Amino acid sequence: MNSPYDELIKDVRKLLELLSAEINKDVTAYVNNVIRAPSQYGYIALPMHSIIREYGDIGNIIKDKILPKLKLIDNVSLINGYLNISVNIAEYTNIVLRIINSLGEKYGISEKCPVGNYIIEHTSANPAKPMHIGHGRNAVLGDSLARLLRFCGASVRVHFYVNDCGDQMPYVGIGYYVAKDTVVKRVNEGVKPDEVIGIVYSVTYAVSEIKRLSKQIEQLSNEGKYDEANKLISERDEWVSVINNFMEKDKELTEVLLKGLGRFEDLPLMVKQWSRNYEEGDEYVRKVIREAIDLVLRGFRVTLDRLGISFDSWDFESEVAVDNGGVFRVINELSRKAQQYVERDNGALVFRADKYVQDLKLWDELKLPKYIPKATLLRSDGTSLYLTRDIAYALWYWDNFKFDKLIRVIGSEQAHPQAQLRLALYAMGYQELARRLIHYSYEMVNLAGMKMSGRKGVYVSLDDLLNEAKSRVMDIVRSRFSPEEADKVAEAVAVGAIRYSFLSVSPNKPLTFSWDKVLNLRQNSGPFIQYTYVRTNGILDKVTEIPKAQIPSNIANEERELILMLGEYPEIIAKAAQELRLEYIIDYINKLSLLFNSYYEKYPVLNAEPGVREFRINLVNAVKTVLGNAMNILGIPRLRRM
RNA sequence: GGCCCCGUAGCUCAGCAUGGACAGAGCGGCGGCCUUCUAAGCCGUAGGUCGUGGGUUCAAAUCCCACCGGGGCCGCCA
Repeated sequence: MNSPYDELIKDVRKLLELLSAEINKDVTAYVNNVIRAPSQYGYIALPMHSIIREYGDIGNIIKDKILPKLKLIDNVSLINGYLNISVNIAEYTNIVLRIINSLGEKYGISEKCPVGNYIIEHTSANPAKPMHIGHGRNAVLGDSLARLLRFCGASVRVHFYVNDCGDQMPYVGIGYYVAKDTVVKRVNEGVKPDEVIGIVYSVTYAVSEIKRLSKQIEQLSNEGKYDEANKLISERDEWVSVINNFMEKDKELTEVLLKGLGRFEDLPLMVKQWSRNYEEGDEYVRKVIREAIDLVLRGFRVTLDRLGISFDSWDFESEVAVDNGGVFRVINELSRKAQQYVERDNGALVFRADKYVQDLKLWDELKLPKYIPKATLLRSDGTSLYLTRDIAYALWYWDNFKFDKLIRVIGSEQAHPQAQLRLALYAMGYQELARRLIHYSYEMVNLAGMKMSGRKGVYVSLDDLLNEAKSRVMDIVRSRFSPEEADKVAEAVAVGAIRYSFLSVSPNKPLTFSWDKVLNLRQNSGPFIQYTYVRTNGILDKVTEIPKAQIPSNIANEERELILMLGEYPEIIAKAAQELRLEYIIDYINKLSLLFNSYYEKYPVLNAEPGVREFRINLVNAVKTVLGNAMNILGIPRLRRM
C-alpha cells in the first residue's frame, strides 16, 4: 500500500461492483471516469447521467445497501447527473499519515511509476562559448527528468554530447592557436574559461566573416553590381561592430586575436582545412582544439554544478561517431540496406528520407511529422554532416548500453533532422532503436524583443542569470545571516528560482525570458516553495520527535484539503513520470504551498491544545516530507532557514 | 507554399491527450493583517466573447473542419 488515493479508488470500484449487482447492469467501467467534485459536493464524482436517467434514484440504493460495506466512502449524493462521493476523512487521514510516515523520502513511488533502463542526453551545448539561458532550459528539463525517473526506481544514465566536430570548432581552434598565451593568462587571473574562449570564438568568427565578405564585395564591385555589394557592406559593418564590442570587453585579448588572425591570408579556407583535419584525426589540430574545448567544458561544469546538474558521461563526437568508424558504417550500411534510397547529388550523398517515409508509411510507428525533407549525409568534398554523425552516435549507444528508452532533450527546431535520424536507423535495420529514441522537444527561449545570437555575442548567459539572481537574493538575506551563511542561502534560493521558472512553463511553449519572471521571489516561484518548506522546518525544529497522533473529531477545512492533496501525490508523480511532464509536479507543489501557507496563518501548531497538537505536528511533517521529496525531484534546494 | 508548436484575465501561465457541474493560479491594481511556529507570508476585492466561424454531443476551453494571428523548421549549419 503506497498510494492513499488508490485505496480510495479501490473503494469506488467496490461501490460500482456492488451497484452493478443491485441494478443488474455492469457499471464498473465508470471507475475510469473519476473527476474532482466541486468542494461543496464532496471530494470526487462520477458523471453517470445516462445511468441515472435510466435507473432513477440509485442514491438510496447506494446509501442503504452499499455504503455500510465501504470503509473510506462516507456518503454519496446525486446532483445533476453526477454521483458525488465524500470521503470518510478520519479514516482517510489515518491512511495518508501512516503511508507518508512509513515511506518517508520514498513516498510518491507506486506501481504506476515507470521503471526500466533509461538514457537521457541533454544540454550538449557546443563547446565554443558560455551556455546561455536556452541551454539552461534544456539542462534543467533533462536533469529533472533524470531525477524523476531515478526517484521512480528506474535506472538512468545521463550523457552530454560534446559536439567537437561542429563547424564552430575550427574557429575556436585557430583563435586559441594565435592567442593561447593571453587565454591562459586570463584563466589564471580567474576569468571563467568558457567566457574567455567565447571571446576567442566570436572574434575569430567575425574576422573570418569580414574577410569572406570583403572578398565578395570586391568582386561584386568589379562586376559593377553595386546594390548587392552595398548589402554585403552593411552586413560586414555588423561584424565590425561585433569586434568593437569585444574590444570594450577585453581589449588585450581582442587585439592579440586581430593581430594573429591578420597573418592568415585566407582565413575562411583555413577554417575548412582545420575542420577536415580535425575529423580526419590530424594530431596537431586535434591537440589544439581539444585543449580549447577542455577549457570550455571546465567552465560548463562550474555552471552546471551550481545548478545541481551532473553527468555520467561526456561523449566526444569525434570518438563516438568518427574515430570508431561510425560515419563510415552509417554510409556503408545505409547504402547496402536501403540502396534505392541513397543517391548522389552533385557529388554529395543524399538519403531520400522523404521517399522512404512515403513508401513505408512510418508516420505513426515512429511518430513523425508529415513532411520530411531529404537528408544530406556527405558533402561533395566527402566530409560528414552533423546528422550523419548523429546517426553514428545513436548506433554507439545501441552497441554499448542496454536501454528501453533513449531520451534526447533537443530544441523543437531540430524536429526534421531528428525525424530523419530515426528514419535512417530504421532503414539500416535498427527498427527497435528507432522506436526507442525519443526526441524530447522544447521550444526556444527568447529575449523580450531581441533575438539571441551566440555568434554575435547577443545572449544572456547562464552565469549572468545565476549571478543576478543571487545578488537580488543577497539584498534580502544579508542582514539575516553571517556572510558565509548568507552566501549559501542566496545561492540556493537563486538556483531554486531559476529551476522553477524553467520548469513552470510547458516545454512546448516558447519561453520569453524576463528578469522579473525568473527572479520572482513571491508566490508561484522557487523561493515561495523553499519558504514554505522552511516554515515547516520552523515548526518541526522545535519538537524533539514526531509524536503519535489520534485523529481529532473535528478536522478543519484546510486540514481536510491538505490531507486530500497529500494523498494524491503518488498519482501526480506517476502521471508526470509516464508522460514526462514535469509541470504537473510544479503545479502540485505550488498548490500545496498555497494551501499550507493559508493553514499556517490560521492555525497554531505548537500551541494547539493537547491532542490536536500532536495531529497537527504529524500533518506538518507530512507536508514537509512531500514538499521536500518533490523539491528533490525538481532540483530545488531545500533549506532549513532562509 | 508545406510541416510542427502556440493563441485562455492588462501581463506570465495551468487546465486540453482520456469532453462533464459556475474556466483556475501568480504578477500587476485596489483595500486590509506583523507583542503569538520566519510578512519571501496571509485575507478581501476588481478583472475572462477560453483567437474567429461552423460541426459532433445530453454536455465543448477540451474532439472534428475551415479560417485568422504569432513562433519555429523546410541548407552540402549545428
